[in-house]
Amino acid sequence: MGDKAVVNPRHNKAEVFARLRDAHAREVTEDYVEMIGDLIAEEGEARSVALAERFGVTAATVNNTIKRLERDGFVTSRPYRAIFLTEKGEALAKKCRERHQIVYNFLVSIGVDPEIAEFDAEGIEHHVSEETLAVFAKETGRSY
Amino acid sequence: MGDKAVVNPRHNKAEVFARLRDAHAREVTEDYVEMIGDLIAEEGEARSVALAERFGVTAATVNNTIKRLERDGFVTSRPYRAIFLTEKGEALAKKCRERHQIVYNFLVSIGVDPEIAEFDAEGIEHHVSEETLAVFAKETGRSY
DNA sequence: TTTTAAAGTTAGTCAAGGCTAAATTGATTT
DNA sequence: AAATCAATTTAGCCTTGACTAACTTTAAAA
Repeated sequence: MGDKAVVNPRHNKAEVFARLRDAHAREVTEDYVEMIGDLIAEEGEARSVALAERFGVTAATVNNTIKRLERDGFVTSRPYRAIFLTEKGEALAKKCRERHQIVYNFLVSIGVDPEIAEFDAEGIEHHVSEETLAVFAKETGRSY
Repeated sequence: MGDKAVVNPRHNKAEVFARLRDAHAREVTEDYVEMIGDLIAEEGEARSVALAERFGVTAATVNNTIKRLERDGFVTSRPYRAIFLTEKGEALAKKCRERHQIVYNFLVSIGVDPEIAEFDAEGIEHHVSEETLAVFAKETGRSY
């Protein structure tokens, strides 16, 4: 008994990497719904030309991605018309926006330059667990 | 004059996303060289069966990736033999290991559970700028 | 109202990174 | 030495996410 093999933490990380691959698959989706939400808030509607410009990709790429988002139930769209978030998409966008903000605020609070924080937050936000996010939120604004 | 348009920081983020896409392209490479380094240190050599097991992918996938790493000058390998890091690969592995450690130590130091920190570090390490990494290193171990 | 420019779509290509199934090689046993 | 088994490789397929080029639609200007 008790010999459940005390595994070196650097071993059997397969799960970690599997979850990392899952996170990857969600990143583009999250970035898109977040951006679509921003566009609707700022400009009243989300057009693919604006998405293409903000992401720095071609209109064709946006088109592909929107089709996938539609297939997965995050947005609705009709040919040659603007793109809308479904409830599901809206909920995800909200969650992403909050997460982004927490990460950004935390980075700034520990002394990272705001511009760099903005940049790093974009990469980090998709890889932060709820637990770590909670710690970030708690630590933000502390006097160090 | 002066009307260089004060751009809302949420606009023209194309660069941010372009760099994000670049980071992506490097992630698998970084994870592989790091793991190959670990395997050589722990077991004397890196075999693809061990890589497959630790990443939780098939041997065929490892094979593909190793070919790409070889093409890009990070590893050398001969059919049916172990995999070795080139100097370039070794240098990258060292850098990744250090970065990983800094992120991990920082997360633990602010109160994240070690197991969760290990997990999150794996995702975060590829998205942390040098600047933020420096702040992490500086902040680690502070008394809060 | 017709023309034209901008926006959106479609078709075809490519690389990365997954997979399965089948073939091959190397190493161990018998 | 032959058989067997584990490791590796190969071939073929899939999805994502990028591209270009060509085409269509919508909206605005003439």
